[in-house]
This record gives sequence, structure tokens and C-alpha cells, in this order.
Amino acid sequence: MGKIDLNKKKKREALLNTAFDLFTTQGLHKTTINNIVETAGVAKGTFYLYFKDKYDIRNKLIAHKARYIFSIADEALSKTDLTELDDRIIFLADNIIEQFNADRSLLVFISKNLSWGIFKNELIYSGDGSDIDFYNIYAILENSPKTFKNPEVLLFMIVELVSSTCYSSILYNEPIGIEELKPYIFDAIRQIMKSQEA
Amino acid sequence: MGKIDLNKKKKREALLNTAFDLFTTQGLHKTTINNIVETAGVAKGTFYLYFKDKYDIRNKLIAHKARYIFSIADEALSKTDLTELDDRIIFLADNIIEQFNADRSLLVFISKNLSWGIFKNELIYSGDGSDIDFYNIYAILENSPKTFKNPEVLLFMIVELVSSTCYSSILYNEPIGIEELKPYIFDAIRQIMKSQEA
Amino acid sequence: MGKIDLNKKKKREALLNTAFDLFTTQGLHKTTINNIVETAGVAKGTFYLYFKDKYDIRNKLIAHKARYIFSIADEALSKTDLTELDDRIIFLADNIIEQFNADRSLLVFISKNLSWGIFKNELIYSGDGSDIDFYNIYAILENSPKTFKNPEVLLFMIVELVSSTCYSSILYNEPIGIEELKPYIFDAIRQIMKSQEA
Amino acid sequence: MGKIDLNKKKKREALLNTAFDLFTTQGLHKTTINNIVETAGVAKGTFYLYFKDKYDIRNKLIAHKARYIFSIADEALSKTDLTELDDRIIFLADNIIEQFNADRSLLVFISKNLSWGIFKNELIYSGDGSDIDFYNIYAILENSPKTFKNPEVLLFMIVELVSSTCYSSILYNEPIGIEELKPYIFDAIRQIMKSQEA
DNA sequence: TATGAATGAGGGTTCATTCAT
DNA sequence: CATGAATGAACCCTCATTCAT
Repeated sequence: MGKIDLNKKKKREALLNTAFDLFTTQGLHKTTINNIVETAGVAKGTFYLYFKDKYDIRNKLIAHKARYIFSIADEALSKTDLTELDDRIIFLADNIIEQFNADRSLLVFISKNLSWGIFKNELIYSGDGSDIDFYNIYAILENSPKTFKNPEVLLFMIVELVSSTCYSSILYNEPIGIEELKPYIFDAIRQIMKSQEA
Repeated sequence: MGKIDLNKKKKREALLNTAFDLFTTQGLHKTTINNIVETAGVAKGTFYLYFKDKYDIRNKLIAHKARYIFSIADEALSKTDLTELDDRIIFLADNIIEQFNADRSLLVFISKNLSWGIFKNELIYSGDGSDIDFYNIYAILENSPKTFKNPEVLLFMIVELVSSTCYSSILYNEPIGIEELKPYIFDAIRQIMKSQEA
Repeated sequence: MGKIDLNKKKKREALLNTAFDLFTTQGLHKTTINNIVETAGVAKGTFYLYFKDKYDIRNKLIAHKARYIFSIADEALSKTDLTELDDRIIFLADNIIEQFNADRSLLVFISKNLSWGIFKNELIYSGDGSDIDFYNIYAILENSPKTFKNPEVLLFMIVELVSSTCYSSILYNEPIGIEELKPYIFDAIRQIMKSQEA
Repeated sequence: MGKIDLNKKKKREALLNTAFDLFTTQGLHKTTINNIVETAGVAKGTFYLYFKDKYDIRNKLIAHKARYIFSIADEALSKTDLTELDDRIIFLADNIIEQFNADRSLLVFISKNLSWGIFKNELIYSGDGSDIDFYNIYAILENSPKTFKNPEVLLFMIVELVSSTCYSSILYNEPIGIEELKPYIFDAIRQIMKSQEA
């Protein structure tokens, strides 16, 4: 990669990082292209060399950040010797909850923008290739000795339950704080999994 | 109520209805005050007689619409002879899901804007008095012969599970359509309730 | 004067007093008809029964306030036994300066709005009749044993010197505070008068 | 200076000139940004590249114009062989009065906006460096063989006397025209100076 | 590639004025 | 006389986008 290409990548990443910071601190709507380029230290026109508009850069950020979160959780899981399926799923949930708890701006950004569609397409079947194979997470369910009526629905319900309850609990302590809520969530996950065993 | 007051109420409602239509079809951000007043057929200044700004009218709409949805479900429930708690909860969930299924714009609007905080304050403990007493829904849990570790958390988890899974399923048929998804949701609700019995 | 007429006068005066308060605290431009009628406690339409617009009420206030200031000074002068002309003029100047010093909002309002033209027409030759005869002040010069080349110019120069130096000194202490400045002003007045003796 | 920089300067000056014309013919309040940009022939947004708002451009104009007036007078003075201090001061006063007389819009603009504070900071101690050194005017008093009790107060009183009497006389011929008034003003200046000799 | 001056449509908001009650 | 809901023109200002350099 030549010097020019390196410079290009640096510019692109400066824009991505800056945009993420601004989106999470000020919100998508209040963040202007001006804000982004000024903070990133590039010229206004340069933005348009890399991204179509504000929404383009946002979409690229979502996939990037979500993939990163799962890779962290997945890596941590691989360092455990958990074998039971529900233990493994709950380990992942817990890890991700903690990531969100540690970085609330990340939680806001992901929650407001990540749909199941994006999740499935961008993460699970991701053809990105650059990072970990996220099919793993999905594979956990399929390669288990237990079988489920509909693994995708199961995963979907778990993801939705965790992410939506997290949001209110971590950000507003409503109805209770996340540490207190966790046992309920994990219990619920176990029950949902049991109910879907084939 | 005099002629003038009637006229005022009509104007206010024209603005509310128009705003709701536009918010749900074009989104909050893309809807302008101009759009609203033009469509509602009033002068721009009139908007500011009734609402502080776009966010004020949105907040008033959320409470209004959410209250309405629950009142419909509650009324339907009262016409059944269901006695078992889980049956009653699932009846409510089903009814609300069907309302969303019948009016997707409502689903979008409510999902994007209703937080648990608003839900609790505006609906359950609503001092509005104009409509049904929403404490009912909450009361269902407390007046039941069964008791739960933490009724509020239980309700919270059910609401979050239903609303977040609905969204993807009804709007995008992801991961599966709502009719197919329902049994899974209802099963999950039963399991979650069972796990929280004290 | 009937009850209705009394009520009318009360409304009019409420508007005048309120307008003065608002003009002096917020400025002419920032004060709206809305502000005035709300604070005065009358309906919006009522304003237009008494005044043409914001500028009409301002003009009526200027004359009213200026006349009042001079009447206070004049009355105080009549209670002294000063006989020398320059002493009498300086007494008036001092008295008016002190009134301004005690009520800076009055100073701002008068300074920004009172022109020599208004001063002459509204005050000196005032046909108002309701208050003191302001011709007095002018008459002081003419009835004096000393005579001046041009009494009106003399008065004009004194008024302009006093009012313009006051403004900066009282409001901003620039270039020096009013107490320190006074001897210079009074000295200057004496010199100007001497130079114009015929 | 490149082509772009030249263009920028031209735009900025077009805006300044246009704003001055409009402020002096229509008043600050009645002049809108729209007026300015339309007349100047630039886009609305361009205005905001150079100035924060209407008041920003006004402030920049005041300093600019006032400095210019004094520079003209100062230059004219340097071409005379006047040595007596009061003659020099009166020469400056006369020159400035004539400038105002020749351009009444300038008089209105300056009178309504120039305070002693601005005068002192922006003109006398101006660190601008671009124009003449205005400390000169101030220095005239200090370097004179005569000494004064308080040179700043002396200058202040002269400036205020001249500017406030000018305003009424030039614009409204009240109480008399400027040519007729001048001898009185100059006489007054001489008297005031004499009274302040230490 | 990279720049940033220039654009101008369109945003939210204000407020003097009217007129039916 | 008094009201105040309604009006709508006009305000200031923002900001995504372009394009000559």
C-alpha cells in the first residue's frame, strides 16, 4: 500500500471515527457534515469523496461497530470452557451487556440503528471477510446436541429481549438497574430456550 | 362549550391528526411545520398557538395514541371470560399485536417513541382521567392469586419482548411473519411468567 | 367622569406604564405588543383602541416623561433663593442629572428618544396645559437682567452638553464618574454662558 | 494575494458598503440581511461566512468609518501651520463638522452608534495599525505647552458637545443652521478649554 | 486527490394586525 | 368597548452540496 493509499485510508478513518463520536454525543440529526469535517480536520469536499452523505457514513458505522462488539464477546467465550448451550448464550449476552454498560454511547448508537435485518445480513452472513466469522454465533445453536424448533427465531427473540430491556435499564435505570435486572433476563433466556427445544 | 371553544378544539385536533399522518409516513425529521400547517389547512402561526414546537406535538401524540391502544385492548379483555392470569396477559398482547398489524404506521410511531419511562408515567399512573384507568393493566398482575417476584420487571420484560419482536416481524417479516411468530412469543411469555412466580 | 371613563383611563395608563417599563428594561425593539398587553393585563385588541402602534405609545411616553423631569427640577428650583442666572441654570442641570443618576432606565429612554425638536415643541411651547408651564425654563433666560446673543442657542448647547456627557458618565463611568465629572460640566456651562453674554 | 483572496476581499467589501448604505438610508432595524445580500449581489449564506449577524457588521462599520473621518481631519490638520492648541482643536472640529455636513448619512450612522467607549478603545488606542495613528489627536493635548486638569475629560466634553449639537443642527436646522451655529460652538470650545487649564 | 468559498432553498419562529364574537 | 383566536408575511439562520482552483 503506497503512501497515498495510506493517507487515503487515514482520512477515511478520521471521518468514520469523528462521525461516530459526534453521532453518539450529539445525535445523528444535530451532527452536520461541517461538524464532521472540521473535527476530522479535512476539507468539506473531501467528505464527498468517501461517503455519499450523512446516512451513508452512518450505515457503514453500524455494521462496523456491531461486528466489533460480537467479535469481543465471541473471543471472550472461546477462552472459557463452557459447554452447555444455555450457559454459552448467556455468557455472550452478559458480555455484550457489559460492553454496552461500559460505553453507553455505543448502546444508544447501536440500539437506535441496528435492525434484525441488518444484524442478519451484515453480521451473520457477512461477506466482509475482514473480521471474525460471525456465522459462529449462529452456528453455536445448530451445532449443539440439543435441537430447536426454529433456531433463527430463538436467536431473534433472545437478541430482541436483551437489547430492548438493556436500553431502558442501562440508560435510565428503568424499571431497575442493569445489575439487578440481569438475573431476570438470564432466567427469561433459559425459559425461552427450554420452551423452544424440539 | 361555546362556538369558539369548539372551533379551537377542531383546530387542535386537525393539527394533531395531520402531524400523526405526516410523522408516520415521512418520519419526524422530514416532517416540517410547513407540511403540517399546509395539510391541516391552518396558518403557520396557528400551530404555535397550540404547540411549542414539533417535539411538543409529538410528545402529546405519543401519550394520546398509546393510551388509545391500551384502552382498546383493555376493553376487549373485559368482554372475555378469561380468568387465568397468563391467558389474560396473552390476550392483551395478541390484541395489541393485531392493532399494530392492522396499522403499521401506528407501530412505527409508537415503537420509535415510546420508552418505558413514558409508558409508566403517562399510561399506567396516568392522571389524565379522561380515559380508562390504566392502572388496570398493572393491577391485573397484583390482584392475581399468583404472586411474582417483581411485577413491574415482569411487565417490563413482556412489553419489551412483544414490542421489539413485533417491529421486525410485522414490518419486515424478519425473521418470520407475525402469524408464525406469535406462538413463539406467547410461549415465551408463559415461560417468563412461570420463571418469575414467587 | 363616569365609571366607564375611569375604567378607560385606567386601561390607558396601565398600557403606558407597562410600555415604559418594558421599553426601558428590554428596549423598544425587543418589546412586543404582546408583552405590553399581557403585562398590562388587557386584551391585544384593546391596545389598538388607544394607540396606533408601538411608536405611537413611545412618542406619547417621551413627552410625558420629559415634562415630568423638568417639572420636578423646576419645583425644586422655586424652593431655593438662588438669584444669579448661572446658579439657577446649574441648579436645574444638577437636579436633572441627579434624577437621571437615580433612574438610569429613564436616562436611557430619554436620551435615545428626545431630540431638540421634541424638546422645544413638546416641552417649552407645550400646549398640554395639564402640568407646569415649561415656558418657565425658557423664560428664566429672557427675564434675566443679563441678555444673551441668542438665548435659544445657549439653552440648546447647555442641554446638549449636559445630556450627552451625562449618558456616558452615568451609564459607563466613561471617561469618569458623574460626581467627578460634574464640576467640569458646571464650569463649562458658566464659560459658555459668559461667552454668549451680549 | 491570490485570485481567491482578492475575490473574498471584494465580497466582504461589497457587503460592508451595501450594509452601510442600507443602515444609513433605512436604519439598522429596518435593514434586513435579505436586503443586504440582494443589493450586494451575493447569496444569503455568503453573508454568514463573513459576519456573525447584523450587529457584527454594524460594529465593524462603526470603527471603520469613524477611523476614516478622523484620518481625513488629521491629514488636513497636518497640512496647516496652525500652532496654537485651541486653533488646532477647532480646526479638527470644523473639518469633521464639514464632513458630516457633506454626508448626512454618515452623521446619522456615527451619532447613533459611536459611544465614548468605542471612540476611546477603537480610535484613540487603536491597535489596528492599518491607518493613521489616532493617538495623535490625544497627543495633541498632552504635548502642548499648556497643560490641562484632565485632558481626557476635556476631549470628551468637546467631542460630546460638537457631535450632539451637530446632529440637530445639520439634520433639522434646529435651533439654527450649522453655519450659524459654528461660531457659538467654537466659542464654547475655547471657553471650555480655558476653564480647564491647570 | 483535495480544497473551501459560494450557494440558496428551506428550516423554525415571531408578531403586528384584524375581526367575529 | 373589549376580546383573543387567527392570520401570514417576513424574519434570521443553517447546511448539504457543488465546482473552480
